[in-house]
Amino acid sequence: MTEDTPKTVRKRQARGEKRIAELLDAAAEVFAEEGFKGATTNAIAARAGASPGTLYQFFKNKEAIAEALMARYVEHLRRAHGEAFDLSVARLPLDRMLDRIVDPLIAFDRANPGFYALLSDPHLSPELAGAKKPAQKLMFERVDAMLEARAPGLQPEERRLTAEVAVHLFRGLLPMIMAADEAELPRVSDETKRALRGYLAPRIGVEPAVE
Amino acid sequence: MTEDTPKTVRKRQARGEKRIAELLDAAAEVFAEEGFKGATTNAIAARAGASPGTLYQFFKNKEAIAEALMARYVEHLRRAHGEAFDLSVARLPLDRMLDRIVDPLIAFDRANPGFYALLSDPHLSPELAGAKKPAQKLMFERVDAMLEARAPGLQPEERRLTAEVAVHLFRGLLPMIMAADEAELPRVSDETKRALRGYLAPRIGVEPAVE
DNA sequence: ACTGAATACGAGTAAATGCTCGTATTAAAA
DNA sequence: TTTTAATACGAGCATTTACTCGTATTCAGT
Repeated sequence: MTEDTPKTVRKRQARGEKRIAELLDAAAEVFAEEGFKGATTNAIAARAGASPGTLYQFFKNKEAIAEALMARYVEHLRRAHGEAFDLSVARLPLDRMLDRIVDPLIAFDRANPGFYALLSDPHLSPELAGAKKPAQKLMFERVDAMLEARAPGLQPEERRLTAEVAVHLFRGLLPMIMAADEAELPRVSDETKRALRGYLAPRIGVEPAVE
Repeated sequence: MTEDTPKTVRKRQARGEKRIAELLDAAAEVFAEEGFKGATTNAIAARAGASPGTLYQFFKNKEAIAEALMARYVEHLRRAHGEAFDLSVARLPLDRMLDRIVDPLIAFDRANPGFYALLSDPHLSPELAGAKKPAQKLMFERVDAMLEARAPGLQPEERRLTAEVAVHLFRGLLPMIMAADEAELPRVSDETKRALRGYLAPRIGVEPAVE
């Protein structure tokens, strides 16, 4: 209600939104280095080249920072991998399908260590846990849809479990993926696909279902 | 030097060691609930029914508590799964081998949530990271030795990587394993073995090597 | 040039936390 | 019984942290 769209007060936010982006960038780094609990609002502000007061002008509290950061990540994820999870890849042989899905995921996670830090932190407040749910849900639903397109005969319940396990398997290897340097990455990436293939092949087959 | 072995000063430690055990039990619970950063020394002392001063009589600081706790866990692990990793199981068919190894590991992790909390916490100080290394090393070496007994032909380098990935795969499923209630556990346990089998079978075969 | 709202600051506050210290209690040794 | 070292206490100190507030600066619209 009273949702005005004033002609004025538009360029105003330009500065502010840039500051917000800077603060989120800083928060991503600090969260990645220190974890959520270990991160300090003052440290985040300092890294963004801002003062604590500025930070609290845009974010109600520390949790709000993490929530906004997660929201931004989800947005990125949705865009960056809308095509990675295009259902057309479900018709590729399993090996190629995994190439098409896993490579972008690895690239995204390595490019966004803050995302990994927040997502893998098991000790978040209920609100924060709620904030990271959309990201998990997004991933899970994409995998589930992929499995359905790939193996229509699979029971929904079994498919659900398979998708969840597959996501966890990938996440289990994330520490290795994140720690690997550029030279080791191909091997780690390869092992990731091997593991997923080994788990998935008995359930969805190596070749796509005929239609 | 002057390392005396006094006849006296022996029963003295009885009280103390009991207190230490109580404090470590309390620390395990608090770490499991709050993580390392979130845990409070006062909370640990309170849960142990002791005062902060008492805690600091036995532990130099918060890190020392976590280190001692990890050391105790490693000790437990070593004992509890010395037999789980007995190399004779390397001669079993892969399915049975995984049963023999995975079930005790799941039981241990579920019985010791504090262990999982510390081990999976990615944001520990260097000292703490060093303290959890022995646990990781223990697990890794056991898996590596098992692989060697099982598939002597495997290249050491490939074996090393396989062991590391297998450990990470298991750890990736730990969140599901820990979250599952008693009724869901069999399915989760089953999926864990499926995943490991799928990954390992191409490398070490379904049947043990003949000698 | 002027205005006023959005933006930015950073010292300051209250609360929490890791840790210390002086003292009291226990119990084994003499 | 006396001694004495180990054990236990808990108030309190020093530091850190999340967050506030009064003020200063920027800048679009006039």
